[in-house]
Amino acid sequence: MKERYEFKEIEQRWQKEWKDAKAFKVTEDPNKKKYYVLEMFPYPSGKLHMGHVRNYSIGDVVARFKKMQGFNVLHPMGYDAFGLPAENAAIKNGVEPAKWTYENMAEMTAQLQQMGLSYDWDRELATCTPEYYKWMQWIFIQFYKKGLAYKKDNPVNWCPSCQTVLANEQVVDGCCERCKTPVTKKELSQWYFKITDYAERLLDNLDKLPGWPDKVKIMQRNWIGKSHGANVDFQIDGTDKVMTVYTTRCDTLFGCTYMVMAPEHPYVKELVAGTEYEAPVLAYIERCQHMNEIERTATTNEKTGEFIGRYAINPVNGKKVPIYISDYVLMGYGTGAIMAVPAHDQRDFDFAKKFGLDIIPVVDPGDPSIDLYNLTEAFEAEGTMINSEQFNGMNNYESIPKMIEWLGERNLAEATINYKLRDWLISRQRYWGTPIPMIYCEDCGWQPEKEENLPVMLPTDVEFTGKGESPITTSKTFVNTVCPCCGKPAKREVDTMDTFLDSSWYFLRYCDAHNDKEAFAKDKVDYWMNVDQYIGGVEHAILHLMYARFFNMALYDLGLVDTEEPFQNLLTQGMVTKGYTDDKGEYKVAKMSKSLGNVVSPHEIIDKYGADTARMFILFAAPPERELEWSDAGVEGSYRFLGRVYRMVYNFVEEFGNGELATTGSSKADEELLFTLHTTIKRVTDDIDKRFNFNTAISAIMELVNAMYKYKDGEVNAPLFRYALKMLITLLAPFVPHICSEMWEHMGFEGSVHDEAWPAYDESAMQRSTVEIVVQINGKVKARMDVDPEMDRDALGEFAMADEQIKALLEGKNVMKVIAVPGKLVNIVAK
RNA sequence: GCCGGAGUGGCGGAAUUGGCAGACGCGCCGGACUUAAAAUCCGGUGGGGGAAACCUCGUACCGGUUCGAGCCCGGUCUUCGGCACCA
Repeated sequence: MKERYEFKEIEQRWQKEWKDAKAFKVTEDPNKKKYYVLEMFPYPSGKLHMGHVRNYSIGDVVARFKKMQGFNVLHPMGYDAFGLPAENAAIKNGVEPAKWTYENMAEMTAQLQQMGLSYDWDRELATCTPEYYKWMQWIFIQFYKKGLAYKKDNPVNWCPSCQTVLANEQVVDGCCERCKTPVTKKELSQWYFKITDYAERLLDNLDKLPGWPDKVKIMQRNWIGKSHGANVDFQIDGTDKVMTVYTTRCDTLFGCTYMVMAPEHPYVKELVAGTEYEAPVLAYIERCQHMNEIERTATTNEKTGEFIGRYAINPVNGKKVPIYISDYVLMGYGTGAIMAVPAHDQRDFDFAKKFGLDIIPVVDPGDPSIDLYNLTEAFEAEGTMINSEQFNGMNNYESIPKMIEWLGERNLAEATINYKLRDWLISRQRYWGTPIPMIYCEDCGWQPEKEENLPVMLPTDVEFTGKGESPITTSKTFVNTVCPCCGKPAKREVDTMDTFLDSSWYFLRYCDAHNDKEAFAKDKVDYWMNVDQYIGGVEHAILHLMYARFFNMALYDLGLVDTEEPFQNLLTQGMVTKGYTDDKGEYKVAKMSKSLGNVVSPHEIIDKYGADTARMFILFAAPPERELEWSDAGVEGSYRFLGRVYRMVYNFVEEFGNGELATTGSSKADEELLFTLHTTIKRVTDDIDKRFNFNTAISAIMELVNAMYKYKDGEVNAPLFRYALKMLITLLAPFVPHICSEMWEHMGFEGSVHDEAWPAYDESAMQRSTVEIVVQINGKVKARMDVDPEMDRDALGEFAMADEQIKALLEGKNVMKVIAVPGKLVNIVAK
């Protein structure tokens, strides 16, 4: 160890040592308690950004800490390597997607290794390798056989720029999640996963995940969107057709004054055929199809629609009400048709006002300021039933089950549950993804490829035009094959899988990353799963985290895994932001991004200060869930702190050399040092283990360092101070592993600090003979005194009252009450 | 519109169960070392008043509960995030 803190030399040396020794390689060990810590694997864009650094720094502290606590820690890393950017690079620069991806992965691996992360690199995986996607295809086939995968013609979300379909989850604000182009609808035959079969379990199990942030659970609950209601049948007048509507508000049935069908509703064309309404209705439908998602769903839009010339009969009172079509009714939810109650639903109210339809109130709010027969807006809350015959006078909410019962007895309705969650559209018209292992035969229909023929390899003889169909269509070798069923010529599916499938089970593959006989050995997965701590950005709260839960549940049902839920505890880290000046010269803070020019690259920080400093700063600047504002001055501070620790070790060894340790002391200063040391151990342990508050753990260590500097000014008990240094290095090791290895070695300690047991704190060293309490008068601090920590309530009160200073302050006042809290304070209430 | 966070010094943030508000770090001020600077070490640092002991105000705003509120309750404002015509 040199006099100066040469971080580059130190970091390179220890990184090489860890790599060569495979220091973090693990195998299943039934005698040891396992701990699986996982950070969301990156897309190999080529460069690490600060969000990655934050994510992996957090994970690395947890992994190293748990290892020191004696757990058998699985901490793997890999790449979510399929995806659009590789393909775009091919279109733009003519680089092969595979080449582009593998080069990026190599670059990122080098950058990850510069951070000193404790990964078991032997388990590294990339989803774009045939070794991985073979098993992806195998899982697809298992799902297919179980009836969880099906092909269907449907209007789908289409991104005109990416030239591919998107899952509902990938449409954000009506635009493509990736390129922000407004999404349009297109009728296509596509593969789906039946995630809706799991809606109820995905919802229920959220209650069994106390280690997940409420925010994420709420977002998933909203996304699943369970609602209780009823399907109610309305006879269409003059036909044998029944129009079934879904409603959560059966209480308002008597207020129904018209009906609305979605423009895509299959009855519509039939009902208008040959009538005077046909032309305008078809024109309206046409217009809707050409609208993109934004135009269609904009709430500010005025309501539009067309009367279809038909009437439905309200089952509760036999009244005839007109049927309209309007785009505010969605085909994909409920039955694609609604009963409209303008008095008690704002959307219906707006529509009724525009089209001059009746508004009949059936729920009385009991508020004289509301003129029921001249409503200015819909009344949607609780009230008393009116205009509803035998239900009049009831509370409207209480009448709902009664109404459903009444209708049920007459076979007109049944209680129904609906979910907003839709089936997962997984086909993509792209090249760089896992080929869907399905074959179409004229005679046998869709058949899965034989398992022994997997993987269905991605062809390399393709052209990248960036237009229309999957580029795989251009392959001369891929499409034509034989039917696995009858052996006749057949054609392969040319679409690939959504890359979210790849990332829905990678955590299982890590348990047995190079198995070429099966996706993963069950005993290995049973040993490691589930993930004890998962860490990643909150942007995956719905997409990835719900898909992965669905996959794990389906695999559980297939008997392939033993746990239903894949992630026991989840930590969603906040964004890394930085200040910048916008066009108008205003100072703002936002997520680091190239377009705003507020990016700091990890590489430049590691180059200037080292990985330990980068890790320390990023963990110290904010608690992990919160947004972290980058500060160059703050980095400087972390660097200074490490220098301070380094010098303390270096100077101590210069002066006292290496030698024996003492865990007890004799002087008052010794005791004080031991007190600080042990309270620090406790604070740091709790902060990492129970709270994930690395920022306060680090500040506690900083306080210890300050206390040690103070101690060094007096008489130094060298064996005791040496012990304190040993503990200090141990506490710091999960945060800043390189410098700690270096200091550990310099002090002549055995082995590696990273194999040390995490220190235990000694309660007795944390006991003090006296404790300072404060004495308040009327809640204001007036005095401090040292007392025996054991002193009870009454004695404490008397002791405080006996104090001369307090007596003087109470002169001429009436003591009303004395509240004493042992070990903390006394509050005297006086007038 | 609905759902969920957050609001504390000049700044990032502490305060773990209702009990000393501002830990720790940054910045700033002063001192030591130095020919000088950097680096380092030591001290100070919420506002107002005071020579000082000390007094007083202070956790977005208004009100409440309590001996005691940054923390609990009611209301308001600001701000960030998610969802959004889901019947």
